[in-house]
Amino acid sequence: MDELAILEQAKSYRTVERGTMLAEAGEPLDHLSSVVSGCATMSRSFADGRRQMVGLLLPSDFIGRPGRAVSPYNIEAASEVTLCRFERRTFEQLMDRSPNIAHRMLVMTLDELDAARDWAVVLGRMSAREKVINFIVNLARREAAAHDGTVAEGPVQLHLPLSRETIADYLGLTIETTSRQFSALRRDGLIETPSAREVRIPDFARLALEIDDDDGGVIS
Amino acid sequence: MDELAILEQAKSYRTVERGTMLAEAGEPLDHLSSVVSGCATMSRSFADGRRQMVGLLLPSDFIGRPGRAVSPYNIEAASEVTLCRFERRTFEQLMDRSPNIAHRMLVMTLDELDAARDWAVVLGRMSAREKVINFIVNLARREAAAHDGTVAEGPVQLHLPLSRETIADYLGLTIETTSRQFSALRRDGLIETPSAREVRIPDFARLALEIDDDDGGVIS
DNA sequence: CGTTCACTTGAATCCGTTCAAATAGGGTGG
DNA sequence: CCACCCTATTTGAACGGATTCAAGTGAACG
Repeated sequence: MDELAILEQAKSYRTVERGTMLAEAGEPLDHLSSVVSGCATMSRSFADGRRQMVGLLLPSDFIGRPGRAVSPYNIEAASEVTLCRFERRTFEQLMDRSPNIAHRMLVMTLDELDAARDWAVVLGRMSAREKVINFIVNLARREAAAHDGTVAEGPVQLHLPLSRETIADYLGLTIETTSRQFSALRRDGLIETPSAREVRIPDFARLALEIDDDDGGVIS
Repeated sequence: MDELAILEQAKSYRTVERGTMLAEAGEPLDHLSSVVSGCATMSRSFADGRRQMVGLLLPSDFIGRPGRAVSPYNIEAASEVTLCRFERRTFEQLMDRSPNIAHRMLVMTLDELDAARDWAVVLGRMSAREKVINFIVNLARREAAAHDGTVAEGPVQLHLPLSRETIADYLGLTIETTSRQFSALRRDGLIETPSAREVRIPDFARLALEIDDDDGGVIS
């Protein structure tokens, strides 16, 4: 039997409500899954309360790693989340038998590695304003990619899956600074906020230009 | 013929002097290699001059990714570096034929992914002092791991493979702040600096405690 | 209509940066 | 071997962006 067909058969779906811990740092995680809908966060906390997200998990993203029982990060549902799950052992056995699946896992992991390193650049060298713009722009791009192709150059509207506090922990900022940056972007006419969780971007290209242009843009 | 034996045969060594660019961001990289000795840095630069390292490459670390011709980062020899190289195409063909090698690559990539995410936590949430301590402690641990096992709890001496400026770009700080933190640690008796490139740690456990203890330590 | 919780805004403070100058160390040529 | 130079590092002082602490606003819900 074809391995992909077996995978198809072994999968199960699970929907959890917002706030559910899908993994605790240091604790075993016996399912591998991919996000079908919703948004989850991956983070690490310090004993003194500081917290840093290391990734956002959006539809098509993978949770858990084959060959590793323990999750080094907390994974929490930031909204209602539906997962497509595989028992870890089953998945690992299939992977051992199918070079195809193993290869797909490597490609996926390499992509995550690039994303994690790009994230380090954002955290290490961007100003608060740039971080917030980068967050909004990437979310819009990610959402567009999920549907068809590129982001419209005109007005774009998007729903924020995270609270201000969670955005702050994602961007390595405080909640107040994050909020002030949203306000500043609003004053500058770069965004509108119909509600705290909705962002309308009148001119996407202009917003993206703030981080992609020659004065501060990332090379290559 | 056994794949590892073929790999053994396909490898070649190359030594480059300090400052050599091993890869340019956005440019093709037609060799995969592992660091035999020396130290290289992986970084991305902004058009305005800001730079952020996303990783240090020390002996046993791998450079380049199978299946990806282009390096997203600049890779530069921070000291004289000796590499053990494989032509990318050759390596990829071997990987396709050997689940063993493919599996090793996946494990390695997962380790790098953890390291990159941990790095994001350091950049996003640690103070300048914590970043510098973290740098020194990890370097000592890494060096100890290369030899036998754990770091001696007593005095430890180590050579810094990076200049202050490079350390600053690694830690997401300025050179001045980095230097001031070294001075502060010296004043506090946590380190001694026989020369700018040498650090002596009189009491390793005490230094490590500054970032691992209950007031600010990372949980799990 | 009042309560609650998330978000926003204000003011003061602090940490890290910036700009500037001093010091130290390493290598070179005399 | 010494004087000099060049560069890396350190230190000082002023500044600024992000944080902290505190109060205010607003929307959702009972």
